[in-house]
Amino acid sequence: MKTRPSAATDEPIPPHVVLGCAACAACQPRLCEAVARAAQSLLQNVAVELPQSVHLITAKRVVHWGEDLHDVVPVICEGWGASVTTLSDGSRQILSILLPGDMVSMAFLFDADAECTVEAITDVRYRAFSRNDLKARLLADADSFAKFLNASVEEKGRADQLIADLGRRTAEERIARLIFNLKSRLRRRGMLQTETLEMDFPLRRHHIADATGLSPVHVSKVLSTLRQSGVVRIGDGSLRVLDRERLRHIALM
Amino acid sequence: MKTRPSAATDEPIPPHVVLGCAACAACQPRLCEAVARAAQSLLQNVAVELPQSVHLITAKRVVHWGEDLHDVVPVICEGWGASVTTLSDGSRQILSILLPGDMVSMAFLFDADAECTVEAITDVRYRAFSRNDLKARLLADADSFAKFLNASVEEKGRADQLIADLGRRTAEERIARLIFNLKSRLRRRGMLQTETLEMDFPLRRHHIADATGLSPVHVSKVLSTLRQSGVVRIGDGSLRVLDRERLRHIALM
DNA sequence: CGGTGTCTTGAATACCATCAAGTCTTGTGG
DNA sequence: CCACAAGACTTGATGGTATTCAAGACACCG
Repeated sequence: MKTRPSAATDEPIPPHVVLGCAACAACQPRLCEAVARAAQSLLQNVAVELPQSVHLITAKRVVHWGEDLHDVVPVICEGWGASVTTLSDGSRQILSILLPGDMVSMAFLFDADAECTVEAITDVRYRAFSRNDLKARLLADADSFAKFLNASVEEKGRADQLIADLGRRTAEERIARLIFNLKSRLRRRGMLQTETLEMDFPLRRHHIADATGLSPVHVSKVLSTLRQSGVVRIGDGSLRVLDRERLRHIALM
Repeated sequence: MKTRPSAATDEPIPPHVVLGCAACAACQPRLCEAVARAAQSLLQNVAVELPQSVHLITAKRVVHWGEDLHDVVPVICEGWGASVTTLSDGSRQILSILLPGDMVSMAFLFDADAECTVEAITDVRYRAFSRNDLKARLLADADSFAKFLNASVEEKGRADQLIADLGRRTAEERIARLIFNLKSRLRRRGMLQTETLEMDFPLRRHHIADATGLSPVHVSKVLSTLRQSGVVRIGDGSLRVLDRERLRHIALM
């Protein structure tokens, strides 16, 4: 299931094309659905779905939120993204891989001046909520609010995990953990073939390198050993876990 | 200004000893004060200060929050702490240095099952709010709520910075940045002597190592070069920045 | 006074980065 | 259809950064 770059770049999608997030099968945390429900109970209006707020980013494109776009809270509907920081020397660090259903960053909800740059790994469809709108709705619906706060805590938890990984673990461990974590997150979203343990895997070597704090060449070497020892099969935009126990053992999980 | 281990260990302090956080000069973010104000306007009762909720942890002691203590939100009143994760192989990673005025972790506010282990670097005095109590008060006072959310966003921001540091920067850069960041945070709290650029610095070599993902011996070597090149003077529980510009240059800030 | 804990410094080693050459694929234009 | 260029990946050689091991200095304390 390959995603090809399309011609459109970050344009609003016509309302009739949008399905609404209640129909978004990939949206496991169902943040959009929660907001839709909140709007419903608040306004007694089922039709409020903010369809004009869905946007596309084509693969490899980088979007910087902040300044102009600072009153918007983006939630990924489809595709893979990466929250990235670029250092002064030009090297990059991926803070988080963004999967369907993820809020790009909790900071947008709480902080009007939040900044964040995201790279689209595949084509990405995302929903941009108006910040003030969303806040008002969440404050009116404690249940939806709790969902967003949980997502926030989870985001921080994964950040803390990554800190421990980068600070104290070897290259093989970091990469195995990245794969293992992505597998878990995709499974929760129903995006993992549970019998074959196969999943979409659009990450290039340099993405893995930027996510694990390694060089692309070393990532390549580590993946070679993982492949040769029969732990995973990786290629063609998909990844298959062949030896689940061994992977878990290497990932220390 | 050295902090010496006292005999008491994590015991409630008698109410008459407690000053209340409005008097806590170090509390720059004034979270406690915000809560006190919220309680005041909510209950029309100036005396509500929860004095029985202030506790002491003696230096080097480790406290694990979770399970039994899971309905409590701790805020540091005095002393330095460290939020720590211990890996399966026994190595440690410091996620965050906790200074007076810091909430130990935002997760406690939002997630009833949050876990977190904290090591007291010096003797630490902290205030333990009842979670449900605090939440009720914050929901009633939007202003205080905003303060806590800001603290949450800042906490996440520092975590992201640390990820980039551990993933992509050299030992010297990491240590210089740690010092620089601590200096900034202490300055905001009025805990930095602004003329001499001197500050309390109770971190041992192994604390710096655990915070930067390095080994204690290498920390020692890097600090030697920083000392010999006249950037900082460090010892006796305090640190003095001798060459502010050079430090900032090394820290890339 | 020996014991313990912290720090320092040097030497040997491990891990990973960088450099470089080569393969394979993909896309482009002749 | 083929030649060519560009990009992604692989693999080996070399070197740098940080770890580990080890020994010694120093302060503190019972």
